[in-house]
Amino acid sequence: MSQMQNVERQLREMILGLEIGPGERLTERWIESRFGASRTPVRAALLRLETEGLIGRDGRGWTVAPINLAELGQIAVYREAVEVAAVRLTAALEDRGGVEVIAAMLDSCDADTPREEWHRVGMDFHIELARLSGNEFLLRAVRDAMTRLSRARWLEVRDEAALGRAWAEHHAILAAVRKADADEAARLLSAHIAGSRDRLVTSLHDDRRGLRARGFAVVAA
Amino acid sequence: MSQMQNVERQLREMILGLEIGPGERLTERWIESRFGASRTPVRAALLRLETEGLIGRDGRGWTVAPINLAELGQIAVYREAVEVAAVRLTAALEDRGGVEVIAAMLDSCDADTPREEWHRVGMDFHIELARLSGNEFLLRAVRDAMTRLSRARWLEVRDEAALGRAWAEHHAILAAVRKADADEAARLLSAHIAGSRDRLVTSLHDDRRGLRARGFAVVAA
DNA sequence: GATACCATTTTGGGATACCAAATCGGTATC
DNA sequence: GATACCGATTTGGTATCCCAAAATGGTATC
Repeated sequence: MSQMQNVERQLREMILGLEIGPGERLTERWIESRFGASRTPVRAALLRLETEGLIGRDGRGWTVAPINLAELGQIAVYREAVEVAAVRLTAALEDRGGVEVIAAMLDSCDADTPREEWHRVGMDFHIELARLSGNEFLLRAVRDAMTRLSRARWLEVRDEAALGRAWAEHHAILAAVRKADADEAARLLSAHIAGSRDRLVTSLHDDRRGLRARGFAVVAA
Repeated sequence: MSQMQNVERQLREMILGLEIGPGERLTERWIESRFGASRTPVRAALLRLETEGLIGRDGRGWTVAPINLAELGQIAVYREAVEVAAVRLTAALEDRGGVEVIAAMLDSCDADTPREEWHRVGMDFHIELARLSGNEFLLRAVRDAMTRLSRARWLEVRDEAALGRAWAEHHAILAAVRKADADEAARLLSAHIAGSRDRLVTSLHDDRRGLRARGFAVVAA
């Protein structure tokens, strides 16, 4: 694996894992020494992460993207457009067997499953569902959106009930796809995304002082 | 302006303007000497153009993205999802004054307008319409899609009638937005995108031998 | 104590040097 | 004539060096 990919992957994990806080400044020299790579691959990795929206420029320098509540709302609208389009395509497929793989993925989570795993499966549900559509652009759009949502979802204060509800909604969407009911799948998915957004924004808005106390930059809606 | 932006902009223009043909190999050294920049900004520019889909990797090297007929179909689906979402948002706005700016842009084209201008206005119509929605992600998605379509649209053999029909369809969409009729705007936009795709794919498919004769790589649908 | 100023350090942008791997040419072999 | 082989060249990946601009920190001034 090239140094660039190494740096990109590790840096992305540190950002998504909040080891580097939202709003934090990054210097190429720090990354260089941190990962033992020279500035050339570091700069390449930064350029790629910039297009992912995980980092941005602050004048001349680099900054980890802040948690942006307004952006979360816009992403929800974007997600709804592309995910609904994808699920409609999938529901219209002859072979919808891929649905069972996703269902099995959901079922691999139970009460003993660690929170990281719930988090990952919650995002992969949407990504894999989009993949079934067979449309590369819809898939990429969903993957990008989920990446940008990842940190916010991780910071969200979720109770057990909310996790269970999301799990049930996911299964309901799959059931609609399974019986080729595109309209119901679309309706359920829209509602799921809207509810997810509401809980997310409310939670982070209520918790914004706590987040800022942890040194995280939070941009208001 | 930085060297990186210079190289990126000029290289993008050369690719979109077909001065460098689809499928052509690119070497960092050639770009370096062509634009008088060193490899550092050249590499940065290549990384950015890669995320735009204008170039790709061919093993270790760089290649200008070929004309991909299957991709054009997928982009149409993607476009429809995001553009319809955007136009629905716009139709629901209180202040839809931005529509008149776009209408004026359309009207700036007449029989004497050069083909380049028609081409640019045809893409800007969709981009500016998406911008009115106020959603950054929908805007970016439309901009990316139009960039990827740009070369294919330029290669399309379009008669006067087709240009006029597109112009009329654009105006009809604006009229629906103007009177806040989201459903009609969505319906007209969907039909416009589907028709545009059909003409595009048909034209390029029929012309693929001619395109290959010009040295352009064309991937079949 | 606040502020304006200047020397120092740090930073990102760019240029260049080096390397291993891939590619290319030419030649020998069959 | 086709093909296998081998050395020269080219290429992308990386490290390092230089530079101008910006940030920093200390100091003098009011």
